[in-house]
Amino acid sequence: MALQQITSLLRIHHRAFLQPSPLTAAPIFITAAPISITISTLHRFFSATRTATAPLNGSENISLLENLTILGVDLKKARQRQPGVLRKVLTNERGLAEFLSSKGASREVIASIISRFPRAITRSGEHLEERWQLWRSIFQDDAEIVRILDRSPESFFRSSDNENLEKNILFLNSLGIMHRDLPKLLTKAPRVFSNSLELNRTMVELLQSICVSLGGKDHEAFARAIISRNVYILIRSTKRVKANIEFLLTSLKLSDTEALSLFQSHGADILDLSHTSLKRNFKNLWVKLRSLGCRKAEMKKLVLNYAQVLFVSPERLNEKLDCLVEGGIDVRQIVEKPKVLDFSSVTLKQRLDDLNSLGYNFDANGIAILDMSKKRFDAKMEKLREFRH
DNA sequence: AGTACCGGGTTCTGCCATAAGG
DNA sequence: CCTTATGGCAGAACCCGGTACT
Repeated sequence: MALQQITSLLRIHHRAFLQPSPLTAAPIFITAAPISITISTLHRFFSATRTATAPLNGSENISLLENLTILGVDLKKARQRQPGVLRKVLTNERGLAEFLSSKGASREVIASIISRFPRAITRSGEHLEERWQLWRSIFQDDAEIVRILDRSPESFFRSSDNENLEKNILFLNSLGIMHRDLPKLLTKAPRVFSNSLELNRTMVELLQSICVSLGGKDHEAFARAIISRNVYILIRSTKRVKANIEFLLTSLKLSDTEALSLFQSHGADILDLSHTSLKRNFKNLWVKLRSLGCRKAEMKKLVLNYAQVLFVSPERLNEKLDCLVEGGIDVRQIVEKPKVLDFSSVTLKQRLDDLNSLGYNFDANGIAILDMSKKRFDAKMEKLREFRH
């Protein structure tokens, strides 16, 4: 496999190096020259100065602090986050900075990364190169990875287990999550790749077992569908996902068929709602619908047609429903065409006012006009006005 | 031409608790 | 004991347009 070839090449080319924090303030960003040259140069330099600093017991390493300051790191933030790192004798802040710089990260980005996840400076050059290449086996270019690190340094640096990362990639591949979905997964939920293989496997097995218990035919396709629809599912706890599924099954009295189709389509998204939010939103929706004259069957229909409704907070949802009902829409029409609830109450109000001023007949024409894109809605309004004159 | 259906885009991290390791 | 690694949590919408169908 290509992955393994890359990995072994790297082992040949790069030695691990951890430097003692030096005294001098030599320029940090000497150059973006090939990293191997820079590494060996620095290695010789630091070997010569190795005995220079010996931090006192339990206190912070002064020369390390100096180095970090030169790099522009926010020491207060770093200290608050991972105080132990600042006491270490052997760290690789310069190697890390040069490494990231060679991948195209700016000085500001590097400083921000270290400030937010100080432990990054404990990783050796060899380790970094290896991990980077594993990520590169999924992305086409370095820039994409830099963007993710800038967004979430922890995702890349929290685990030092490259072997586990490699196993995760192979595992996800083996599930049939292929070339298009893997980058999506790593971009949107990078933490998935730092999870232990076991944790990911447990979630996948949970999903598969749910499929089996619902009498599904293809449990692998089921899990795949949920993951590719909801890339965040693998960073949720099985406790949460299980609780949400059980809650939906019992509170809606879903048949096996209904449940299977709900969970692997738009219902996949609501599985990672916090359990209390899901219950709260569910309860609020039920109370509200009942006040508008709906029965359980209509509630169920609404959720099956548009599970995202459970994502909306009680406040917003009630606002939208009130707005529609006040605008002359029958709640039963909403149950049939729940997509209108996608739109903000401000937009809905505006559209209802526009349409009502033209005497638009919702009973005869339905409410589909409300959930058009702005462009389409405006074109439609134009036609209606013309027709009227 | 108009409509219905469907899926896509945005960015979901940063903090805390606890287990594991030394 | 301290540090590191890992798991878990809260928070919670809105809009656009391709395409198949009629």
